[in-house]
Amino acid sequence: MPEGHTVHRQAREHLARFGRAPVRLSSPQGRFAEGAALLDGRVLERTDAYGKHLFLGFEGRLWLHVHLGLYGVWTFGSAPAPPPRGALRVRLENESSYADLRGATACEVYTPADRKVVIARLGPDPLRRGADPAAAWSQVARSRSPVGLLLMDQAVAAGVGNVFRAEVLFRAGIDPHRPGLLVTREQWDALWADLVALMRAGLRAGRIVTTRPTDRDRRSGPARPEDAHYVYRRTGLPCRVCRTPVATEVLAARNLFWCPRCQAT
DNA sequence: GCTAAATGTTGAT
DNA sequence: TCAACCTTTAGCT
Repeated sequence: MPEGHTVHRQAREHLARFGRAPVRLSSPQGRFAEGAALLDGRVLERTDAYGKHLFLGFEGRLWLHVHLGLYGVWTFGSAPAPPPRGALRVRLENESSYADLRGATACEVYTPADRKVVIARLGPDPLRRGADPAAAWSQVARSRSPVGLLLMDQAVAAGVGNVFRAEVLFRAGIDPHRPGLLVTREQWDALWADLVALMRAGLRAGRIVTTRPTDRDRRSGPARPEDAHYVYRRTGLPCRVCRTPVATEVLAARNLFWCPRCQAT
């Protein structure tokens, strides 16, 4: 259940637990048996996240590419690892740690060329240093698609998911239905800066909190889970700013949430 | 205890 | 446009 910040976090955790030493790989489920055998025993040299894609770089210029999709989950723990249960796609192990992967959309061995192909079709990732918002803007500015749709397009901005989409548009006061070409450069620059700030905070905290303390129903301090968002999954509840009921609709098979009053333009 | 829905993407129809 | 992936959680009983 990841957006980009989760995957970046997992890249760091893999490096911390397994980096610079040989790793044992296995695929108890069997679906990744060949790949696990190919990588088993190699040194994990580096880890990397690009948008929602995780890359583990092993010696011999081989990469493990993982995309969690909707259900995928990594479970990290201290050795000894428990006996494998159920559909355990891959397990990484060393003397001190284990990491179990289940339910991923993609889990495969990549060459450097394979990796390049995936990265080439992604837009800038707000969590990566040097990410260029102008590259995203050039696509937004010439598209008639709703900006709410463009933000979910990984070719426009890599790592943004449904929560960040909804929350960043609320904070910018932009109607998700507004065509990309009607979004101003100023609006986009502000939205991008906010994306960077929110996703960095999410990376640090390990969860997405977008509400400002003053807007949290007159409460202060750390956001309780139900106070962490302005509009995401708050259908019908009063907007935290103007009390208008939060609206929802299905757009491109994903739930979209927005405040019709705060996001009227 | 059970059911439905979910922070996503791919590939078939 | 839709099924698949096949886990986790929230909400109900």
